[in-house]
Order: sequence, then C-alpha cells, then structure tokens
Amino acid sequence: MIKITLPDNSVREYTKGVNGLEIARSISNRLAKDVLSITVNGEVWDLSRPINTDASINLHTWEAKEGKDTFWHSSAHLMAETIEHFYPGTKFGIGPTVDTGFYYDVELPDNKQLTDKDLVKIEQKMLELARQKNPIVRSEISKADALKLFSEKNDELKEELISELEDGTITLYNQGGFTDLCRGPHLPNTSYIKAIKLTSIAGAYWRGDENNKMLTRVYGVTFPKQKLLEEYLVMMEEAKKRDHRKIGKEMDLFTFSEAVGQGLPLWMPKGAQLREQLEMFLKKVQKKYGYDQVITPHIGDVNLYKTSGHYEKYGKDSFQPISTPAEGEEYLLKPMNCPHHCEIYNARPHSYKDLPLRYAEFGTVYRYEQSGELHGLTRVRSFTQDDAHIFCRPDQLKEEFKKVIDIIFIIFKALSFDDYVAQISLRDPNKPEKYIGSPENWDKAEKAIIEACEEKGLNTVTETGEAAFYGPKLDFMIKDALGRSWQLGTIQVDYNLPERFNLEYIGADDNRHQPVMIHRAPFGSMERFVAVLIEHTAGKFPLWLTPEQVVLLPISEKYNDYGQKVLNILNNYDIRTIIDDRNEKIGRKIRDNELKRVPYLLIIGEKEAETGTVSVRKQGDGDKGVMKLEEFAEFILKEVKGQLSGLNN
RNA sequence: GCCGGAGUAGCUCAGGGGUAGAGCGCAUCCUUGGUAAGGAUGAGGUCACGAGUUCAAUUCUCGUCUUCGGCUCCA
Repeated sequence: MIKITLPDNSVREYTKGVNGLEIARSISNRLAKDVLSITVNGEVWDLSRPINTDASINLHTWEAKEGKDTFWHSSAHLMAETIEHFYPGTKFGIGPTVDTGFYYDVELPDNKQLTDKDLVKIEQKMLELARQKNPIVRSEISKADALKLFSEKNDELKEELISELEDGTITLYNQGGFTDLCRGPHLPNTSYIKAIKLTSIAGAYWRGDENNKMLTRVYGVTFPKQKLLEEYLVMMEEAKKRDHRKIGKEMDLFTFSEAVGQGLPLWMPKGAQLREQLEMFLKKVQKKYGYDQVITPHIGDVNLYKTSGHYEKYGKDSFQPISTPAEGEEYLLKPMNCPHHCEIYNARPHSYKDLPLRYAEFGTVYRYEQSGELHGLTRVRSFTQDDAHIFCRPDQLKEEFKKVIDIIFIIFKALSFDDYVAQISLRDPNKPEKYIGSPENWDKAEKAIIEACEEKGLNTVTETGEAAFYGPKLDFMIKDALGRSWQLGTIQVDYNLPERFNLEYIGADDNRHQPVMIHRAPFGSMERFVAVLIEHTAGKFPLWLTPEQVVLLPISEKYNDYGQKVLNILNNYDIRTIIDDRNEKIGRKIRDNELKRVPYLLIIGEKEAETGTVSVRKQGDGDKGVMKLEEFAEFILKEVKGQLSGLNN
C-alpha cells in the first residue's frame, strides 16, 4: 500500500500502482468524469500513469490551468495526427499550448500551403478521430531508438529536438496511428475533446530564429463541451467590437494616412482632446510629486546617441541619420529622451542638496519598427512617451522608486485598471555581452527594485533575461480586448547613462559622486495607453476623460436660443458638450455610434425653456429628472470628482 | 524584414474580361413637439499604384505600396 496526500492534507491509502483516474473515482464519480490530469509530487502526470510510491497529489479539471494545458496538449497531438492523415510525410516541429489553445509548427510535404478550407476539413476529421476514443499511450524510449524512429520518418525537426535531450528521459505518446515525441502529460483518450476550432494559420520560424526555415503554424482551441466553444466564439466577436482601431475610427479619435507614412498616427480633434486630458491629469500628479517639466528637441546630434550607447543598439535598425549641408554633420530623430535630459542635468553643477531632480517631458520619439510589427496605436513609429528621468543619490534610489510605483497606482486606480501584471525584468547573468555597465552596479540596481516592490506589497513576476540593455526594470502589463498582453507603465533603474554622460553631484564630503538615474513612464506611451484604454472601456471613457460629456438635444429650432444659453453655462463650468442638431445651426448632426458613448443627454423644449431647466438622461441609467442649469453643472462636476476621489490625498 | 490573407463610394461589403453595385453615411427639400425619426431627390469611384497578356483589364499575370493574422523585436 502507498500513502496519497490530497491537497487538503488528508491521507488515503491505495494499492501500489494506483493511477490518477482511479484515485479520482474513489473520491467521486463526478470528479472522475471531470479530471484531466494529476500533479504527483509537483510534476504533472497522465491520469493513467501508475503511482508506485507515497505521494502528495492534486487532481486537475478544466477549471485548472494544468487541466487545460493537458487538454490542449492532447488536442495538439490530435491535430498532428489529422494533419499526418491528410498529408503523409509532414514534418512536425513543436506543438505547445498557449494562453487559449495550442498550436503546432509543421512542414507540409511538397511545399503545400494550408488554406481556411483545409482547416475546416481538418477540424471535421479531428472530431471524427476524437470520437474513436483512442487511448493516448505513454512509452519510454532510448535516445538511439527515438532518433532511429524519427529518421525513418525523415523528420529532421524531431531529430534535432531529440538530439538535445538526455537519454533515459525521452518519452513517446501514441494515439490512433500517430506517435509523437512528447514529455506529456496527456488525456487518457481522445474522446474528452468534444469541440474544436482551428483559429488561424501563420508562418513561424523554426525555433524562433529568422535564419531558420519558416514553418506553418496552425493555431487551434478545443473544449470539453460544445457550449464552451460557443461562448468562446461569442467572446471573440465581442472582443473584435472593442478593437481600438475600430472604435478609434468610429469615434474619430485618430487615423493613419498612406500619404504621411505607415505607423505614423494622426490624432484627430477628439483624440487629441482625450490625450490632452490624460496629459493634464498626469502633469497634475507629477507636480504634486515634485517633477519639473522640460522640453527638448525632436532631433539630436548623432554623437549624442553614440555617447549614450543607443546608436550602437538602434542605429542600423532605426531611421537613418539626417545629414545637413555641413560636411560630416548628422542628426538622429530621437529614439528616446534620456540623453537630452542628461544634458539638461549637466548644464550646471549640482549639490547633493539639489537631488533628487525629476525632469518630465511628454517627449515624442521615433523608432523604425519592422513593417510587419505595426499595429494600430499599440505599435507605431512615432509615439509620445510620458517620460521622466529622476536623478538621485544612491541612498535615495529605493525611496524614489517607490514614489514612482505610487504614481502608477494613482493612474491605474483612476482608470480602474485592476488586472495588470507587474513584471520585474532582470539581466541574464549568462549573457553579459548583451548588457552595458558593471555587474556590481547591476546587482545594486536589481536589489533596489526587488526591495522597493516588496516594501510596496506589489505582487510581481520575475523574468531573467528581459532587462533593458542598460538596466533592470519593472514593467506593468495590461491585456487588450483579445487577451494580448501589452507593456504600459515602465520604471527602469540606470547606473549606466550617468557614467557615460559623466553626471556628477558634489556630496557632503565635498567630493564628486555619480547620481543614479530612474527612467519612468507610467502610461508607457500615449498611443499605446489610449489604445488599451479604448479596449478596456469599449470607448466608454470615465467621465473626466470623455471627449464630450454632454449632448444637448433641442426639441426644435424654436429653443435654439435657450440651447445656446445652456451651452454657454456649461462652457463656463468647463463641461464639454456637443449639440445634436437635427434642426438647426447651433450644432451638428451626431452619429448613432458616437451618441452611444456620450454619458449625458440633455433634452431642451418648451417646458425647460420656460422654467430655465433641462431634462437629464444618463446613458444606461435612465432619466435623472429635471434640473436647474446650475444644479446640473454641479451634478456633473460632482460625478467627475467622484471618479477621481482618493487621488487627491 | 519573413510566411499567409486583403485592398471596389466617407463606412461595411457584394460583384466580375465588354456602361460600376447595395446598405448605412453625406447633400438639398418636405415632414417631425419629448425624440437620436420618416419621405423624396441627388452628389460621391482612375475598382490602391505601375507594368504585362488581350481587340478590350476593376476582373487574368508579375512587381510595388498599404493593411490584417502570425513570427523575431519593443513603449
């Protein structure tokens, strides 16, 4: 007998060789039906794999990530089996799971390209194979035998993968007539898979290296119930409706023009107004936190970026230098603001008493992103960072870092962003050539970030090898409508630029010392931030951000004079309005989809004109009754303040 | 940059070797008193751009540009 410890720490005894499915069955029939995989002593296993020693276990259903992973992993194998069925001789790369679903990188014979029609065909065949309830069987194999097996299949992709594995750890999985190299775990059989959608085809380099050949990547997602698939498809449709490119167009926020150039956004009046609100908001917060605004040019001498090290990094892959009539003189469109701010710091000597100095600028930068990478406002070639650089003494670093975290919290709170991930990015210690600066300084900087996060009680994930080339950083990632993660706010510690630019301050000991620099951008960039904001709010912005807060609806042109008076008063209160002008000339006709996003409607007719009132409706919240004008203005202002409450202390 | 889709009216899209189509929007007029509406009329297009095949190309072929889904990269 062996002892099995369940997650609630209760212990049960089973005969040696019991498997996950049997354990589940001994607990409840329902669990036995739902369970997909099992964690045994920290390792996720197949349900059918015998357990021969005492173990602590955890059973995973569809609700658990491990359960979904197992499910989708088996689905990837099922898809591979089907692809091999239709295209014998297909070579298989890797077939992992992703956030929603799975993919498989394949190389089809005779340079065959898959089309959407093929996907439908494959889907149907997959369902057919799934229903055959073929058991998925694990077997161990020696490295030599594995290499032999896949070389017989002429699958050099798998051979390459196997050659890197250690002998004795190699396992195969087989279902139906299909055998694949795989660590597992897998479902007991294929019949768990009830609903299948192959979502897209894309090219992907073998092992992610653009020097390697391009494979065909087939994405799919599967579910244990048809209903879950339907829900998923509905969700995807909803997400498409929230796409910031679509809403941005509908609301006239921004546009692109071929004539101007790709990746260069043009902000339309309403979009500019939205952006201005955000800028004003952040400027106000920053003022409170002791920042000073600075302004710097959009270009800089090439040598400035050679000094900073950015040229080495960005030179070839960015916009090429601008030459001038003077020989040998070259300027670069600025890819970042830091060097300019360093030169501001350097403009005069500093005492330790001056620090920290915090220079802020909404600085527009230019980066030549690869053409295939451009995407709406989230990935552009000209964007404005809400940038600031903090120059401080080493002993002030942690404190300053924590204050920046505070600012980011203020912003996220004001906009109800609560599903963010904070990621600490550290250097890869095995690849020192990727980074500039001394290991000692890197250690100090990384320590400061980790401690600041701990002291702020911030939940973080840590990624090694993700640091910037000049220093470690803390990034805040937010998901867009389709669940893709975007980096927004960023805080980066930098011991490196101060050295390169010979930044100094005079300490209390009358000696020269080097300040530490913090780069930070709470929004990240205005472009990306607005994009994510649009998708989060589906275009229904918080009141204080709405390009228009109120629509006036004069009942007929007879009341235009009164309408004009209402407008003037609201303007005095700084309440942004538009007028739906079905009848007359004091406003403009407002499109339906635009109207849906304006929070307040004011109806103006005879009754209102006589009594000096307005009838108020709030979108999605019905009639608010008849109000005196001033009363209404106060009402709106109060709502705005309500949304910003808690930010002003 | 690479692989694969797409580019036709302001928007969403249909069409197809031989006068260019719809819905919505837009313009003008009429109607409309608690609503974001109804009617009539009308204006919008080098069918992304450039070559080629053809008696004839928006349609077929090739190239370029842009755009979409991915890959590498990044705010």
